[in-house]
Amino acid sequence: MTRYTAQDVETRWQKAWDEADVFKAKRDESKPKYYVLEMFPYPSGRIHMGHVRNYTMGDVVARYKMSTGHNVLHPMGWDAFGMPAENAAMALNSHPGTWTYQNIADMRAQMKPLGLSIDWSREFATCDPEYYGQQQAMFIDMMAKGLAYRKNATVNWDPVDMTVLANEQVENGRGWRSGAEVEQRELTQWFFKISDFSEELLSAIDDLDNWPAKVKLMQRNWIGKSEGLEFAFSLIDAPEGHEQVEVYTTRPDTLMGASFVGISADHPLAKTLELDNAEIAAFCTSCRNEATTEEAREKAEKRGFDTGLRVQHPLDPSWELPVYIANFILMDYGTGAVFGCPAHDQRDFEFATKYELAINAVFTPVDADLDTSEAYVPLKSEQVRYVRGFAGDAIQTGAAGVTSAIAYCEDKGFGQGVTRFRLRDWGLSRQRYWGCPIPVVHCEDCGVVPEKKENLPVKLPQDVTLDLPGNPLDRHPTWRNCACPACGKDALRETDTMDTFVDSSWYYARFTNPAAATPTDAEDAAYWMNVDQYIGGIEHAILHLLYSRFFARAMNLTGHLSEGAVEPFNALFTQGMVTHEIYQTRDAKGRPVYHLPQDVTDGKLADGTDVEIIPSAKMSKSKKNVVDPDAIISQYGADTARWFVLSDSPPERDVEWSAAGADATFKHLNRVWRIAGDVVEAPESGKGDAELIRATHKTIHEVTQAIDGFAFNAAIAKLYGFTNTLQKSKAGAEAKRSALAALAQLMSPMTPHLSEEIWSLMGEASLIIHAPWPVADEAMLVEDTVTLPIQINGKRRDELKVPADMPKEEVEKLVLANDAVIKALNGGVPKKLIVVPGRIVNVVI
RNA sequence: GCCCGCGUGGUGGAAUGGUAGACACAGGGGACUUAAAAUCCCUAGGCAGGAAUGCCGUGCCGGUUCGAAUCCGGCCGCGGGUACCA
Repeated sequence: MTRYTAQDVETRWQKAWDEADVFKAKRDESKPKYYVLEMFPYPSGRIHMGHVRNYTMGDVVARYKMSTGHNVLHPMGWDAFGMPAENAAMALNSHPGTWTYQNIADMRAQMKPLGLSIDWSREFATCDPEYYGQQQAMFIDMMAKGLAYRKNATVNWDPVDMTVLANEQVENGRGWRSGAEVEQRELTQWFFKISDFSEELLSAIDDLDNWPAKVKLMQRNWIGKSEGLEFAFSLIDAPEGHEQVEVYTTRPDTLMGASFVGISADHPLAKTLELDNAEIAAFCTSCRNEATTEEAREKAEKRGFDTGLRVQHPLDPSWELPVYIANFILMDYGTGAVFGCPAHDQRDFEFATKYELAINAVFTPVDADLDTSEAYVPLKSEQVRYVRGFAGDAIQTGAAGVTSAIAYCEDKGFGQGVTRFRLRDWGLSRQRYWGCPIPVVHCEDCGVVPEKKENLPVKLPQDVTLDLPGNPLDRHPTWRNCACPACGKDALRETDTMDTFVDSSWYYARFTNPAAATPTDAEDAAYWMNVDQYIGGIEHAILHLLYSRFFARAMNLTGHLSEGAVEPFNALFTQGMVTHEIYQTRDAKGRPVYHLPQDVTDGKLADGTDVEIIPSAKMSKSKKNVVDPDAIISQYGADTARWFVLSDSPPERDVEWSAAGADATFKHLNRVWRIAGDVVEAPESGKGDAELIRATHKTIHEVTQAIDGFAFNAAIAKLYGFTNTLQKSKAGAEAKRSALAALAQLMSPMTPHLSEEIWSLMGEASLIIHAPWPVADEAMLVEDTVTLPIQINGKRRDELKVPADMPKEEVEKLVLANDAVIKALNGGVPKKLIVVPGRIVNVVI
């Protein structure tokens, strides 16, 4: 028996798979197809343990499905556009493409030794002109269908770097590089009309049976369907054109509790008022320059400015309410104006307290007094007592109150019930170089004109420098100048590029034929779509997945995907993140500098500098809290790394990275290898064949179930148990050989190389990857006797071994004859005797 | 702030209404060895006890149930998302 040398074994089998071309996916109508996809990586430079975990999970599924007779597609590519490449290019004084393609080469080289069952012939990067050119073709088709349009939106503007900043590049209202105070600037930008699909994207969630409930819930909440009332307040002494202020409310039942009207700083009325009121102008400017992220806005102090204007209350024209401009009201949502009801909204309560506005309760708890120290905000499904209601019963649920109020207002003719969604249109314009150019041209005569499809791709120019502020496309000497596709006159190219979420919204469809001359090939897409199992991080639960669902619909409308593929992912699994502590020091200017875990020992750098330890977060290159798998792979081999990342934690849970135990995994695989050698040389006959055969079938059953249910850690625990059983078994050669064959096969999705090696050691000529998955004999799974725990008042006191099919009455007799029970009863009768057949007995005294 | 999760021995975790701690790591003890490595065996939630055994125990507080880690309500802590990180 030779020693187990992982590197030798793994190289050999990877070569054998390559030579047999086993992972190349071809259309084959004779087998059911199965498309496994893991979310493709951003090529940050090095793979980390989070990648290994993610791709190993996908590989287990892919290999398992191959063994169960499926024709599997398991591709890989690179989400290759994005900001980090521009940052790296600036830092290294090179080109984002150079950095990106080098990273791809490095990461591919790190992934290949893992022995993943990937069809590398389909690999592409989203920054390949062949890919983004097809994306541009779809953009043009979407424009034609009215799915892409332009409108104004604000961006974070760094006045020193003269550039647009991403939200993560804004720290405490300042640019991360320049430290300058960030301004909000309004630009004309491209949008996708995802809001046309709000209802459809919401209702279709109901049919996503194999998606995690939490993801579906998050998407439902994000889309945020609400029923409410839209109506207008009449403005007293209104500036011309502003006689009415339209508001939207989801709580029209609280109308009698209104104490002010709030409008956004971007509301037309505010914009008119600021023209001749410097104070209002200053206030609006300060609101507009507040951070735009939802989080920052919600946490920011609520501020308002009394315009001095008043509106009439619609239910009582003599009642006047003040109009405030407020920093917490968004122009993008609803009408950009609301009425405040401080008694039943915490934010309005704080606002009213601050500006000394009335707080009038509309309803109280049904049988308790109202606590007036805070807003009373019961669930809409809860019954309340209306003390200032105007429609419906005095005691009704909030929901009923809303319905009655809408009906009343519609009847009186001053408002109408409307359905609204929180979901906003998808702004896809980016004022950056390293992204897919938006393929349109601006012509003085023709306006905004799409590029001709035969001129695609509109390629990014290579001769750019990123050392100057702003978008290099804007200042490129020749790239911007072009001929108008419509009239041929001199015109200018659009310099905005697309959000990288666009790139990742359709890559799954491109994998079905990455060489097609159109975005998709109809036959290939029809054969391979949908993705049968999609696997990726929970951090993509909303944006990426929602955008992909939208995009598949848009592709259907533009003829690039069939009706059946509008929900592209049949099943979704969200794996947890691999987290690690973050090690930070600060540079001379006080800005954070991050350090790799491998460079930190006992809280110090090699030169003795103390590092600040920030609690664990998901591994990310930008925080440098990443652990490179190379050390484990070179020390123990890919099978150890694969088994190890799957073994100890449930796949959906986050794991704090620790290498403790990798050594033990390697020992275990060595043990399996030794057992394999012993089994092959085992004597012909022995003792306990029946037990081993039974254990083999039980393990086949349990491991198969665990893999089907994504419980890879549980599958591995069962395999440990079975390995122990096999090692201790004194059974004869035949039983042992079939046990070993099952072990090798059941392990093969996790440790494919070792399994192939054992398979060949056993004299099998074909590859284990081609062997059909073992099937358990149902008859072997039935247990003859069961052990029933006996509980007395819910506490376990004894146990009872009985035939599995013993009738309840017989069990009851045995229980009453049990010593512990007799002792506890002390001559009395039990109050209750609960027998759950096959599970448990509980005697209540 | 809001939305969604998670919390079990020294550690990773198992059990999703029915014997809490499977399987593994680290630890302790032993066998083999001149010795070490490797391997194998035993042990192992806490407290009390020589043991049998008893009591306590799944972040905290309360509830539902014959029975709760699991279901419900409230709190605490941690993580993800929050529309320009990907």
